[in-house]
Amino acid sequence: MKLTTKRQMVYDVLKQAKKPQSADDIFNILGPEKMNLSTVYRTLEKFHQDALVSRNYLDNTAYYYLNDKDHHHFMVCEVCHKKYAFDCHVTELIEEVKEKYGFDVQHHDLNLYGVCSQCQT
Amino acid sequence: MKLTTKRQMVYDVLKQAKKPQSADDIFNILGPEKMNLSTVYRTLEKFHQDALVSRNYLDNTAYYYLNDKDHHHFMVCEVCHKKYAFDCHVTELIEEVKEKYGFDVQHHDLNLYGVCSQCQT
DNA sequence: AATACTTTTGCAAATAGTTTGCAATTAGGG
DNA sequence: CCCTAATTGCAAACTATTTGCAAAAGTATT
Repeated sequence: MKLTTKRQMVYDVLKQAKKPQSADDIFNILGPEKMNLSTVYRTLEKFHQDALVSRNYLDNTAYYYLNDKDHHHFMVCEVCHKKYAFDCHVTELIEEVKEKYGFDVQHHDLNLYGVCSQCQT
Repeated sequence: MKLTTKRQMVYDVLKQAKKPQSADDIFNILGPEKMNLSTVYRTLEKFHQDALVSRNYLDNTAYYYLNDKDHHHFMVCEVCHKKYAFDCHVTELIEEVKEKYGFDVQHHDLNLYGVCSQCQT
């Protein structure tokens, strides 16, 4: 994979992000003068193919995050619609699937929906 | 919530389904004479609001499944692109999140991506 | 550092899943 | 059985994403 300026820019945004970002998020952070939305999409697709990032769908929209050991997923409150990020701990599940089905898990995505502590009466 | 014929039909499809179904899947099973695509979408939205179903996004498409104790998620093979369903076992994770963050999990969605046993060389 | 070749990018237009406005129909309480 | 609010069908809108094509940028090779 060629290391281009654009790809570096997308990568940097993901590196600095504290939570998964959509293509549009990334595009807006970089601005239309420096970045093109199609390029963001194509870059993210390439990163995903090369297992650099994972993809997580939420409400018709794909969110991307670097495929680090420590990454996070969303908890979505269905009352206030706020999104909270939480640390991923599905290692056991992944091990289990690997053993049980012989499926070699490379990425995963997970969302939790419910009611956040603030919204509980 | 009113119990209408259409809603019953959508529910039945989900009840019989062995894996999560997209709006289009459901529409195609029922056929255009008996069902309308918008109605499927609206019905699924309503079911989701009433916590009857859970929603799971995969490749720009929402898949729905009844919110049963025993339901399944997808394992997606990135080589042959086949989708396999597997039984959900994230109860521990959900308990953990509840304790740690006080977040009351009502639904969740999960996809695993990797290489299925057949595609491993 | 110029050439040749491949990959990437920008732009505009297409696509696909989903949503919406509105008029007609239906469910279910009174 | 009637009335009113909720639901449905249809067509059109909307939004995230993808694609074709020509121009630009990378990379390797003289």
